[in-house]
Amino acid sequence: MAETANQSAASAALTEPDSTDPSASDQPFRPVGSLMPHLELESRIRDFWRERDIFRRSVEERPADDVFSFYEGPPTANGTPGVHHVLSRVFKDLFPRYQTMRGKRVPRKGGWDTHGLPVEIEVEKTLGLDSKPAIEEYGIAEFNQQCRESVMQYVQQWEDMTERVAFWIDMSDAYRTYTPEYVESCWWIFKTLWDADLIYEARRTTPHCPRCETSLSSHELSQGMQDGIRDQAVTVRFRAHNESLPQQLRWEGTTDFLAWTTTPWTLPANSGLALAGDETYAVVKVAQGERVILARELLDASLDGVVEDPTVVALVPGSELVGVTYDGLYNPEQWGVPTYRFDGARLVEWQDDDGVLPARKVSAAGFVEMESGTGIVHIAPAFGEDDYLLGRDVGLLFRQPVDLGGRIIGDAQAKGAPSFVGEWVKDADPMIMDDLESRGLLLRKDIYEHTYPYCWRCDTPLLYYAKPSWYIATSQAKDLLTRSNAEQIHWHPEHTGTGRYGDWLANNVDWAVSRERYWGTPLPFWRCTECGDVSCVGSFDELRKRAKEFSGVEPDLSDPHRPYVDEIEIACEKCGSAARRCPEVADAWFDSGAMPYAQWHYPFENQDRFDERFPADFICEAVDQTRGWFYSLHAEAAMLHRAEAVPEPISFKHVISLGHILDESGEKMSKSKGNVVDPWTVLDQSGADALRWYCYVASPAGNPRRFSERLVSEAQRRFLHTLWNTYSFFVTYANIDGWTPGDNPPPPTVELDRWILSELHALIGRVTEALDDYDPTTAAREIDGFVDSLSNWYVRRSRRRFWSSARGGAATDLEAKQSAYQTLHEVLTTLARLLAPMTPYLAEDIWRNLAAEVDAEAAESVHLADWPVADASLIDEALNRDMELVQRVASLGRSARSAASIRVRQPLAAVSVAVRTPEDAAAVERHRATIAEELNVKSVNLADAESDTRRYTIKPNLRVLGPRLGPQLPALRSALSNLSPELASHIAQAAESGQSIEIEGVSLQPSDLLIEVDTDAAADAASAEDERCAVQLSTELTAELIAEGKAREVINRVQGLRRDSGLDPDDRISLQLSSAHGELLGDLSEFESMIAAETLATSISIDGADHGLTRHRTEADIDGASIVLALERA
RNA sequence: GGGCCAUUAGCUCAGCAGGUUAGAGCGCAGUCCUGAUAAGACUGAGGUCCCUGGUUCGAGUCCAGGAUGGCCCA
Repeated sequence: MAETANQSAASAALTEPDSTDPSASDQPFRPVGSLMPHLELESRIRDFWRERDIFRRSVEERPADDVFSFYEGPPTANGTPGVHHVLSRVFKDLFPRYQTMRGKRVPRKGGWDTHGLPVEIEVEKTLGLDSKPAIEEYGIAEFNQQCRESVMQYVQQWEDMTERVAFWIDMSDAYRTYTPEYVESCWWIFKTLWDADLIYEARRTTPHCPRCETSLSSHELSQGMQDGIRDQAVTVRFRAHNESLPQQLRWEGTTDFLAWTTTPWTLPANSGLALAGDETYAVVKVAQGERVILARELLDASLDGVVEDPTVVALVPGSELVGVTYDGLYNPEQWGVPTYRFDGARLVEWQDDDGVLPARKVSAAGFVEMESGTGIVHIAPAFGEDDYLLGRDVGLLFRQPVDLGGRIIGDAQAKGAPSFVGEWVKDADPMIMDDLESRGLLLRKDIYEHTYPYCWRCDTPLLYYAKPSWYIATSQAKDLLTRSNAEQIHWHPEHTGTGRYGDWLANNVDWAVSRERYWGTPLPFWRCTECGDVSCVGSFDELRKRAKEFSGVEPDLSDPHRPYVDEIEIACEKCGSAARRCPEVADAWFDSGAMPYAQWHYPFENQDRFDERFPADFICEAVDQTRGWFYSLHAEAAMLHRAEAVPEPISFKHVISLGHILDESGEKMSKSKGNVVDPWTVLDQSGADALRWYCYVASPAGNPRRFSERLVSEAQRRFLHTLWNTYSFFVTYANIDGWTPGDNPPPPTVELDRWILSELHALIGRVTEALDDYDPTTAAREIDGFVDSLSNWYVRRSRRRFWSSARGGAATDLEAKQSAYQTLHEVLTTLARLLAPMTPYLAEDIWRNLAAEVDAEAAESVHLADWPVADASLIDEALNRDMELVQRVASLGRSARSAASIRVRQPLAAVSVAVRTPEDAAAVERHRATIAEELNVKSVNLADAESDTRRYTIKPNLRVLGPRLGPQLPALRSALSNLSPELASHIAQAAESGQSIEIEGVSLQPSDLLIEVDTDAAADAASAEDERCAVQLSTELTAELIAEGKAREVINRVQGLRRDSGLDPDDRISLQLSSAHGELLGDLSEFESMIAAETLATSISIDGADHGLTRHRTEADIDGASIVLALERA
């Protein structure tokens, strides 16, 4: 370990030429240059973590019985990682690190998502395959083998990125969803749900390509949408049953419903009509003895040009037509097309002995629109999502007279069989139209232009087609899903859980879990070839047992994928015949939701691990996983819980749902737009810590965020660099002094030290609270503000104490100097721990250098250290407030100086500060020296309460008076704003002494008023004020002040010369100031000792002569007088 | 078409139990300061707090409607 440290020091020195004397071996700390060398630092720290096995130890050194459980949402490694992946990994990493430091054991098992259509599509492209038949011809075995290889193609890049951004996760033990163990656990889930009667087969409407004979995903669908497609649209007549019409519409003639469709081939499948219940429908006489019904709104558009002189006979709300029955245009059961009825979501074939087929009927449906058509929609449940769901909900018949190849099915020879039986649907369209026209059932034909989907591969028009599909009955557990979400899952941001996700759960529909594909978890359902009974297999053992007598070979389940598993036949439980596997595979989302169990091969192995880590305490992914992984995880847990197989209906307790990354102009990043930011560029440019810090600090996790290299480097400059320089400052001076942290040092006596520690402990409290609330943005912003105060107030105000040794300071300064070192060291090592979960590299470097390598007691790594605890006894709120006042006074004083155009190096005689409270007055008194130094003034006074220069503004305290006075308030406000100065002063003084005042008939207590104080600028004074205090700066200059101003100018020039000459801060010099201007020389002589002290001059000459110091010299102009400065190292 | 979120300075974002003069950082202009700082300080320019109504003594903040953008789902 000592070797490691030395090597680090040496390598740091090599890349840090400006480090202070790195060769000195007696320096307590490794030298730190003023620039943060992020690339060198990261690789050095990574080496350290690897060599010392810090990640593993950070897990194992925490108690095994106090686990914080994290689940990794598995990425797919068949693409390269982008900056959005970096974002989620960075947030995933933070909380495990934090909880580790809080004392929890946080095992982090990695994982890879490996199945699914995107993988198949990649391979199809590579192999030049373009359809399912092509894949089957190529061979499923080889195809799946290609998928298996393709899916891990970019693993190395993912692992590199993961390590680079310091996402600590165990990749060596990562689960992969394609392994036999993982698949078997999935089978266990299916079996468990199956036994609880929560899985069923039903139809699902999907876009189907009749040439490829496959469904298309929504993603494929959108690739093949074509605009401007011209199709035949027909308006057809469905004859209503007169006796089923409302009483007032019954008559002796015919009444037809008009419906409109662009797909005539679906008309034989008609089993209902839908209309809008809240629209008005017109009954129109179109000819002698003929009436038609259609939406009033669409009457003209539908009848113009085909009906002369239509007469509206009656108007009727759509709702009154619900339940009317009518005749179909075709009766496909006559030519051998099977008829089904809905039994809930299932379809049951209509048997002859079920009796007479019920008549088709009219229903109301929400999807009926008044945009086009007749306001009455023809319903064919086999060929449309809306149609299917309506059919299911109101109990229509189901007929599917078209096969998967797109041909009209049936026995063409059967009595009543139409001529288009056996035709391809698009060819059948004109035949159907002709047939209807000849039967007088076609009202009109039009050409209709619309957008229609085509197969992206073969350009065949797609059919919406209801296909058999396997479902998980999640809607039966809707209450459980909703309730457990509301009560047990904590969403960050909260609105995603209550809004987007909660609303969606409330409308939960059953999960269609099967896919007619190849590379996926095979569904463990076997259907009997004889009796059709289906049984579910829950383990490989069960399969082996049941397969033996039917499979020709011993089942080999070392690869449980297709096509091998398809070859295994098992014995039917009902009839004993051979059952074959249903060919579908599982939706890849099912795999991802199975990870709490399947990553452990639960329940076949690892029961204890599962128990200890279920449910997860924390998960984190981007918001698009709301209906993806977040849902699949929750749904499977809830369903398993319902089946009494797991203890909780949830599988995670806290979830951060991250907003998407947008580019700098707010557009989504996508390859096609070419606006993708490469993470490696950012990492090389600004470093992992800068990228991480930006992610946390820029905007809350749930917000979409604009991202650019520029914004990251700004975060680096502003925060990391400021902290780094504070760290560098500390190390530089501690090394000069040889200061080392002592054991049990006394508490600091210097007020500035007490203040920064007070702020530090308040900070610890706020950061802890924010992280406990899964709010890294607040935590980061708190730290950011603290570091700013640390650098720009604490360190700046403390500089002289750190310098004192370099200047051979008096013994009395030693205690103050020790206190400063002690305090800054404490602050930096505490900050390192607070930052460890966020910027792990920088935090580690600070910790190693300032703690681990100098203190045998300190944890070897900051990631093995404990989270700091806020010590309430160190938090002094009054002191924090006082210091804030001092900072205000300094700021206002500088503002006044600026207004008066007097530079800060020119000393002034006095500043007068006006405050309102005794506490603030005391604070000013106590910090006189600080204020004097900040403002470069000789004295600091409190404005005299009796003096004329105090002016008061009295305002009502609206928060108090608003509720009490209400409408009376405006009058009071105007009265107070118009007070005479004398009266205001009188009221202010009365209020300060606690008396109540009566104004406008209202009795006011001091607490009802806000009193602001101001000072009138006297002659020779400049002033500035805010709501808490006012300062007035005397601008009168005496000869003495002017002389000192000149001396300070000279000091400033000498310091510049020292720097330019390459002297070290603690080098002593001989100094020579020579000028022809006697007055200047006289002024400077008065301040000779001050000049010598400030510039570390051990000898000084101030006169007209040149003493031959030639090493370093320059000429300067001081208030119009030229002077030569010369110095050399003493 | 439905749901969720956002809209505040040129850019990135705060502000929200409703309260008096709306802030920060970056960028820009000027001045100053500086032996840790590639930093910092002070000042300035830059705002219809998306729009329209409403509630209220008082609205960037609450309510209703709308617009635009993002995401999810039809």
